[in-house]
Amino acid sequence: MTVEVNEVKEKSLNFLEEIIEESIAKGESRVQTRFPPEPNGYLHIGHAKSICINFGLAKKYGGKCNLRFDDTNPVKEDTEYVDSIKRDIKWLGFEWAGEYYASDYFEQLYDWAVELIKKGLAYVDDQTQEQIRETRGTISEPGKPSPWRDRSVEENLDLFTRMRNGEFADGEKVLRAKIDMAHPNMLFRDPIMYRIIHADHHRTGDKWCIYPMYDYAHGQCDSIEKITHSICTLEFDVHRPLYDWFIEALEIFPSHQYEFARLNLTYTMMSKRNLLKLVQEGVVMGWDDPRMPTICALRRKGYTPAAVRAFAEMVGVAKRDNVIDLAKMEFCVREDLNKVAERRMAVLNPLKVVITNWEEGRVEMRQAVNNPEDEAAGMREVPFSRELYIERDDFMENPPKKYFRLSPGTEVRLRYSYLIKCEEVIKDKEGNIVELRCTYDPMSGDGSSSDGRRVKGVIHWVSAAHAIPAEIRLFDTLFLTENPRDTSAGQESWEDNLNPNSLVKIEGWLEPSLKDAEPTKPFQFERVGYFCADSDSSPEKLVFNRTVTLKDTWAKINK
RNA sequence: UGGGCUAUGGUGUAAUGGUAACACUACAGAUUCUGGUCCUGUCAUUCUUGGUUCGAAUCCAGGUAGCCCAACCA
Repeated sequence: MTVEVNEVKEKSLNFLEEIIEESIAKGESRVQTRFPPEPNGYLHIGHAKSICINFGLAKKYGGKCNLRFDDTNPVKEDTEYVDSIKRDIKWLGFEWAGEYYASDYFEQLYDWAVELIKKGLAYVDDQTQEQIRETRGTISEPGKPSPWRDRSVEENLDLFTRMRNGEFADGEKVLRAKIDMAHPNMLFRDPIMYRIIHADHHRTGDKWCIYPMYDYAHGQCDSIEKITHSICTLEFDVHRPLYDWFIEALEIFPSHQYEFARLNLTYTMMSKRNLLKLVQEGVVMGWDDPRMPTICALRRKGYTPAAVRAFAEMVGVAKRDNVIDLAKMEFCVREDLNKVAERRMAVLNPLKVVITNWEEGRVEMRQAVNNPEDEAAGMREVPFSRELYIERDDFMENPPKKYFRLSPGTEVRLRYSYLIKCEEVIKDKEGNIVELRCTYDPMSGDGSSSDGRRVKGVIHWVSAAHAIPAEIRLFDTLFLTENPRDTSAGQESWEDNLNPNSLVKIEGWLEPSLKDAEPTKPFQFERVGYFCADSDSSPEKLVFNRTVTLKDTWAKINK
C-alpha cells in the first residue's frame, strides 16, 4: 500500500537568509538590522525593497530593526524628509525598534577620531579640495602622499580641536585616515573622515561645524547600535573593507556589512538626485505626484501597502544587476486590489443613450454587487433611468468581427441591469455620433431575457440624471519612454524621455455612490481599471486618479 | 597599479554534484452579468572553452560580457 505524501515545498532561502542562518548556527543569538536613509529626499520603491528586506529579516528571525537617519551632511538634509520617511515606513506596515540619528553619535565619533589621531592613524590635511583630488591618483595610477601626512600627533590633535572650534573656514582643512595612498581600492587612499561645513544642521543646529563622512560614520553607528547584519546595496561593496578597517582600528563591536542588488524598474528614474530635480523644476506636482516612483506617490495613486510588500517579496534578493518589468509591479497591485477593491461604474468618455421604451421620469434602483471576489462586501443600489451614459468605446457603428458590444441592431447587457438593443444612431451636422436610441427588454432585469437568448457583451453605464461629474487623471505607466540606463537609443539624457502623455485629465461621469469616496481608497471601475479619489478631491470638485488599468482589455480588443 | 561584484527563458528568482523549477510577460483555449478574476496549455542546447566526475547550472582553470569605485555625497 502506498501513501500519498503531500509534499509541502519549503520556500528556498535567499542568500541573506542563508547568511543569517549560518550565523545563528555558529551561535549568534541575535539578529539586529537597520534601515539607514539619509533624510535628503522622499523614499521610493527601491527603498521599499530595502525596508522589506531589513524589517522582514528581523521579523523572520525574531530580531529587531532600527530606523537610523544617516544625517551627516547638513546642507542636504531636512526634517521634512525625516517626517516623510517615518510616515512612509509606517504606511508600509513596519515598526522600528529604535529611532536613531547619526547625529546622536557625533560626540562619540569625534572621540574616536581623536583616538585614531593618537594611534597615528589619522591626520589633518591642509591641501585644497583640488589638490586632494589630484594627488589621489587614478584607477590605474597610485596616489601621492600629502605634504601634511606626517604631522605630529600633538599638532594633529591641536588642529583637529581647532577645526571643531570653528577656527577654520569651509574647505580649509580635513581630517584624513592614514592608510595607503597607493592602495588599489581608491577608498583606502587616505579617505577623508571629517570636513568643515559651517551650516545649520536640522537636529544639532550650529553645535558642530565639522561633520563625519559616510565611511567614517556608518560602520561605527552600526557598531554603536550593535547591528549584526548591516545590509546595503551593491555599490557599497567596495566600502566594506574600509567599514571593517575603522571598526578594527577602533576595536569596537564588529558589525558586518552585506550587499544586495538594488531595484531597477523599467522606464523608471530611481535616482533621488534626479527625482529632486523633477520636483524643484516643477516638472511634477511634488514628491507625491502619482507619476513619481516614491512611496507617497504610490499611496496617493491608490497602491496598497500589501501590494508593495508583495512586490518586494516577488522580486527577490540577489547580487546580480536587474531591471524589473513594471508589469510585475502592476500585477501585484491588481492581484491585491482585485480581492479588496469594491466595484463601481464610471464612464470616462460618455455617449448618451436614450431608452425609448422606458417611461420619462421613471427611476429604478438596481442591485449591484460590490465585489464578486468578496461576498462580505455586500450590495449597493444604482439608479437606472431613461437617459444613460455609456462608454463611447462600447459602441461601434461598423464593428470588426470579434466586437461583442453595441453596434446598430445588436444587443448588449447593461451590467446589473437590462438588455438593450441599438435601434437608431443620431449624429450631428459633422457626422459625429451624439446619441443612441435603444430599446430595453423588460424581462431581462434578472439576468435572463424574454426568450432565453444570451448576449456576449456586458457594458457599464451611469444614469445621466444621477451621475456626478469628476475630473479623472490618467497617469500613464510610462513616465519615461526609454529605460534610463539604456544608452543604445541615443538619447541625450533621461530628461528627454519624459512621456508627454504621462498625465491626461478628462471629465468623466461617476455613479452617485462615489460622491464621498475617501482619498487613496481604490475602487475598480468595472471594465476600465482601478481609481481612487485624490487628496485634492472636494465636494465641489471630485478628482480621481487612475491607480492601474485592468489587464489591458481595450488594447486586446483593438489590436 | 588597477581593485571589487555578477553571469540560468523576453523579465526576475530557485535548484547548493543526481529529471533545470516557480512567478511575471507574451501567445492560445475554457468559464464568466466585468473582454476583469479564476482555470488550462505553449515558450531554455544554464555566457564561452577546456578540465574533474558514472553524472556539472553547481566544483576547478582560462576566456568573454555587464555593473561599481578616482565627491570635502550617501
